[in-house]
Amino acid sequence: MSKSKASAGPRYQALLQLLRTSEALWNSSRIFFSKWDISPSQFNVLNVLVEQPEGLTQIELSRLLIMHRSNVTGLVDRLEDRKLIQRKDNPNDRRAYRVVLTPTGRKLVEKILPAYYEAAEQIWGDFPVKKTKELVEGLERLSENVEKFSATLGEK
Amino acid sequence: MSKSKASAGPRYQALLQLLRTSEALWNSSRIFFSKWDISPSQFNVLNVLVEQPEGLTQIELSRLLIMHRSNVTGLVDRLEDRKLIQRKDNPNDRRAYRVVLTPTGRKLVEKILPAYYEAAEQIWGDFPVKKTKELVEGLERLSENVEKFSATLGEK
DNA sequence: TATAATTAGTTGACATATGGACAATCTAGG
DNA sequence: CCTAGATTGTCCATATGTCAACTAATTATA
Repeated sequence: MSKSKASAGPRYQALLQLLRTSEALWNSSRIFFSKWDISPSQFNVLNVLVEQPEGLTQIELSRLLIMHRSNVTGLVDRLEDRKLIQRKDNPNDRRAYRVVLTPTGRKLVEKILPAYYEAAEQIWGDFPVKKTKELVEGLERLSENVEKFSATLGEK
Repeated sequence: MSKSKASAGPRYQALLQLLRTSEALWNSSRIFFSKWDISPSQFNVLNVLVEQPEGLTQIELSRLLIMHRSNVTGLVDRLEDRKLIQRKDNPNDRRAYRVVLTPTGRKLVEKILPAYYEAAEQIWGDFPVKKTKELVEGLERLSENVEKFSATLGEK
């Protein structure tokens, strides 16, 4: 049994700071990607597909991007409308498509990626690499804890 | 001029980890708040109002919650439908409402808050407080950098 | 004081996100 | 082989979020 005082302590504040920082980063990325007229979510789809010459099914996309499969439908629809990706029929499993980049889509990602990496460097600025590593370790550890906590919420 | 190699380095990975951790936390909070049948965004509205006996205008809410004023309209609509908050007319400025908690709304936040603080403690677990502070400092510094970077994107 | 600029809130169009229900298809067990 | 269960993708309802255009009201200024 915990003896928590149940007050707004530094650990609560830390979680809020994490959410704020992440939101600022996401908003910044929205402005960044708007130069190429795509959204961060759309970029993420293209970015995971670029390493997959065989493509991915929508379920695989939904797992990699951590979103519901029903959301992938619309995302893929809009990217297909813009000819950046293509749904290919899969003879092995007629339920599932294989979603692949079009040549246009591949060119777009490969144009954006260097700017993206460069932006990441700029954002960290003079932040020491050692500090960055510590931060990542902290975030990874926290991530695990959050997953464990979610699991305890799930069980009734 | 930077001499960046423009490759997927540790600093790019660090930003991705930040976004992943934050998303996990947000999703976890969605499950957490569903016990009281509200969303994280709705809770945030109630949570900022709890310290404001005079209430806040919707513009003030949008600034505190870092969202567009048009989004506040719907959020406030739904919370008002559920009688958790109330729009009060403001004689000093007939354009703006003062959004205040109802007694019901106040009771709800005050019931949730202790559980929320307790959850924050649980999520950190045995994470040393010193490490938490370092992490927060890193996040604050990063936040500033992101804002600066956004500003450079904004200027054409 | 008349009017120009700004501010607060709503609305509509759209993108992103979840969850439930559904049809088509695949897979396993009897 | 055949049916029961699982999987894949879509569609609907709904919530959250942006942005642009609009009205009403306030403030600043010529």
